[in-house]
Amino acid sequence: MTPGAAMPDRLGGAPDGKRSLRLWLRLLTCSTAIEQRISARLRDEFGSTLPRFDMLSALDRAGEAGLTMGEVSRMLMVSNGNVTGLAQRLKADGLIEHLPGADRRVQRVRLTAEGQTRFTAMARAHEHWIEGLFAGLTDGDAEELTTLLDGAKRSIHSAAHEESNR
Amino acid sequence: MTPGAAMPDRLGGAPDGKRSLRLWLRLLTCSTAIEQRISARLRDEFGSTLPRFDMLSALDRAGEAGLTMGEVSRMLMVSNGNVTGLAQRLKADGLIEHLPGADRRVQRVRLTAEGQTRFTAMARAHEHWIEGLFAGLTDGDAEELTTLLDGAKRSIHSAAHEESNR
DNA sequence: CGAATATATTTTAGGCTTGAAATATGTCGT
DNA sequence: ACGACATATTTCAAGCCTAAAATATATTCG
Repeated sequence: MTPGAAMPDRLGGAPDGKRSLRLWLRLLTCSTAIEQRISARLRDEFGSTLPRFDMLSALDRAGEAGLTMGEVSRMLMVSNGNVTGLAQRLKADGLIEHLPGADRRVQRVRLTAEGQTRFTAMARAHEHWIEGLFAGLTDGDAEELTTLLDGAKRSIHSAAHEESNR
Repeated sequence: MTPGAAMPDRLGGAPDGKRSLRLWLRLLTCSTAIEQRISARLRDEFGSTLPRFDMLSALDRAGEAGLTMGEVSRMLMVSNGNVTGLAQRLKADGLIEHLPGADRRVQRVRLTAEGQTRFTAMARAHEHWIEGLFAGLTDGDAEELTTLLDGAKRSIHSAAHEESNR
């Protein structure tokens, strides 16, 4: 089955270094390109940024009850300190507000009415932009790409987990 | 052929908004996760960063003659100002040096001997890390993912180009 | 109760990144 | 030569991001 049996393929059909590097380069190129496009649009059309949009998006999904700083930090995969600064800027813009809570260690935040309105407009535009960027793909390719990326995600996480147990 | 013919699929089989959004989310999740892993390793094991590594990598490929600031900026897809700062830090570390040139507007830089040594060590480790992160994928899946990402890249660029001609 | 520990967040210092303005140099046409 | 334009880079202000230390509050256990 395996061609070139002279070379031991220790990982049983897993991609080798060069192949992996090429894959990583493609992945990075795509996501950087998309980020730069979306970021420019958000700035030009809404005077906002991707991190702000991401935080508003998390709060939008959370609804009335909002989220704690820690929850936002975990959802956005960024540091706690980062969320602190982001929240301060969004609050200064009047897009989010603090909620009182029993445990005085936790800061719970949610969208204001204006934040909700503004996010909804941005989200609609955002969806169209992304759709446009992938318009050159067939529906089947997009679906397959999503599935393969899911596999990649699992591979990354299991490698990460394995390492922390070393 | 197309099921659910009641809904007009205006883009002829292109992914719709939700599907595209899901794809984008997966793409971003994967590349963020990888970046964070690699970044942590580069910091812990080499006291370096991803942007520094990227710049060294570009200079490594360029060889003796080095690259101008503008060339680095284009290769790394970052702003000119960014490269200026990066170069200053790498020079302070003794990893790169300036080359004299005829046109006094251009700054040409290349790796020092130390920069070359250091980069080679980092690149070797980097390749292993990436290989490890994708080890959970079969070789075939990795290959297919790479191909599909190539298609995605083309789609993104053509959307970008189309927009600038609007 | 009170001390040790755990949890949630903010602060801090430093690096990365951008777009726009400023600077410096080269080139081209007259 | 010289003015106008083009090219290459740096500077600047502001935002994003991180890890580590500091702060504040809650919980647990002796």
